[in-house]
Amino acid sequence: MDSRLLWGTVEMLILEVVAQGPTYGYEISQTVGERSRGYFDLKEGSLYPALHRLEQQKLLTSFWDEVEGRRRKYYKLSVKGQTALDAKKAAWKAFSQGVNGVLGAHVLAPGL
Amino acid sequence: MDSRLLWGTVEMLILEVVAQGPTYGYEISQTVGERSRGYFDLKEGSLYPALHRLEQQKLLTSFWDEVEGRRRKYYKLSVKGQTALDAKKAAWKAFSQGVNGVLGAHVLAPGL
DNA sequence: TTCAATACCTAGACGGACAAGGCAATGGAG
DNA sequence: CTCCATTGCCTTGTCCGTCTAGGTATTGAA
Repeated sequence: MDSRLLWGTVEMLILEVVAQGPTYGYEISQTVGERSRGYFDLKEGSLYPALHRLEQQKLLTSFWDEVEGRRRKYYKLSVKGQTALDAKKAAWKAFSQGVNGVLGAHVLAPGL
Repeated sequence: MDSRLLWGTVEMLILEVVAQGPTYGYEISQTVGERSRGYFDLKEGSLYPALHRLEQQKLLTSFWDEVEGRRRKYYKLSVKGQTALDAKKAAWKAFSQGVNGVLGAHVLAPGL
């Protein structure tokens, strides 16, 4: 896939996954991969910095836990995070509609 | 709009517009704006470097013309450019499907 | 013992979109 | 005539998110 397309969407994808319940980095990347049918392969160099940004912006809160000898940093969506997620989804919708508008609705609309 | 989302799509949008017939920078930005219902506002600092990249990659060919005292650099899609456009559109489709997959089809599918 | 999988992290490189600047011609408002 | 919006092209430098590639550590199976 073209990684350039990813710009600005990684945070939305992460927030969306965390919105379904507390989870941690490694699992997030797995979930994103599965739910996109293998299309996305979130790299650690993108994933962890993004998680740190989101936490710093207080869109996510975190706590450490240990399961079967494995340290995991769990993330939970904050109220502010839910608001941000809603905004990002609205922005994504507007963006994709904008792109499809330029591409010509007749081209993609039927299959989409 | 979130300009980060634009990453990787500007070239596709330009190729698509040029694919409908020879045109020039200023008109391309107008067309993209109109066809996205005002959503996109292609900045010159993005537009012209992108046109130069596309020409350098031989996806576009260009020629100068003058109409009513105004110098215009017209661009035309090459065969290679059409192939690249098709690929970019396929990539966009896969990408947007991937995103929507993560967001959950039930969320966006009805409205889309 | 070795290696895949799990699980976290970081430094540095890369590259495209942006802001802000420049140049030049037209044509209408004042 | 003068000003300025519009048309039309271009470039420099900044910004910042993604990636590559590296590091550490545990578990459990081959």
